[in-house]
Amino acid sequence: MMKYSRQREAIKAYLMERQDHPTAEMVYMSVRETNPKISLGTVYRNLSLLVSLGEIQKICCGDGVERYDANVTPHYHYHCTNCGRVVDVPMEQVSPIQMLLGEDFPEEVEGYTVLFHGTCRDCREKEKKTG
Amino acid sequence: MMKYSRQREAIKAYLMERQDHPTAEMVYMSVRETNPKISLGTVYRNLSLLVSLGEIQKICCGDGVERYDANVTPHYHYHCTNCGRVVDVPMEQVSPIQMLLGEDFPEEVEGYTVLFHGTCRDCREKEKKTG
DNA sequence: GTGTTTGCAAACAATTTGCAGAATT
DNA sequence: AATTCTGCAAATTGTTTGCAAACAC
Repeated sequence: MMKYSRQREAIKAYLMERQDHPTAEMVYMSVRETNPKISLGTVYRNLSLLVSLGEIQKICCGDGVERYDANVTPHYHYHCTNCGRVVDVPMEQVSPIQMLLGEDFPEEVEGYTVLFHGTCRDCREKEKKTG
Repeated sequence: MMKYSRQREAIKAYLMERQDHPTAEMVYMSVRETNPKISLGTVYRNLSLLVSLGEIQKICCGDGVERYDANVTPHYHYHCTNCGRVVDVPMEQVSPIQMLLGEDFPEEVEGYTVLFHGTCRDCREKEKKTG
């Protein structure tokens, strides 16, 4: 049986108030402000617990760091390959993506992740200035 | 200017003959059979070089290991969250996925990755037998 | 000959784990 | 009291890097 934990609540609360998609390190840094004794190990342990409970979602963009998202309703992400930022992509409430699956595909799909990528506006602006 | 390398050719050839999506370790193990002195560092160096040349693609499924795919034409993947296998998902040649982007989304999309997940048939069969 | 690539080993970064003590039920 | 959770530190894993020698041009 799962017991209450102040640390886990703080982690969950922090993720729920964020619009961006913090890494474990960012969660650690922030939660530590109100909870100075928390350890990085505890952050990781609780993040994976919350993921397996389905309360949060783990986002992987292939840059070597996992990000976490308290929004588990179906939505996509846009990853700037220049600055690393990950933002939400607005989409219709019910996605037509299942239609993309060929009818001959035999596996049971429990979910999916979609990650758009490119260089974001801010980065383009900066590059224009720098030359 | 880029120079020829026997090791790089072997890595590329191996990836091109595979239908699955090998990890760096798997590439290393296999290329070593014909090329016993190759080092894992060289494998990694060439894999990222090939990725940045756009000759192969890196697939990240959030299980801590990167996979590589010589098929760079747009297609999706199915990841069995039980056995870790990654297989191709057949799809129409030209994908309607760009339509999913809200028209108000301001960023320039250079590409995207889609990863379906679930527990594959084989794993379900095995679980049924085990109880 | 010059510049790129390699093998090797050490370094690194992100995440996981073992354990004794603290907190929750 | 029993069990889960924590902090700490060490361990592990996947990947990157520095360097001298080997190779391609």
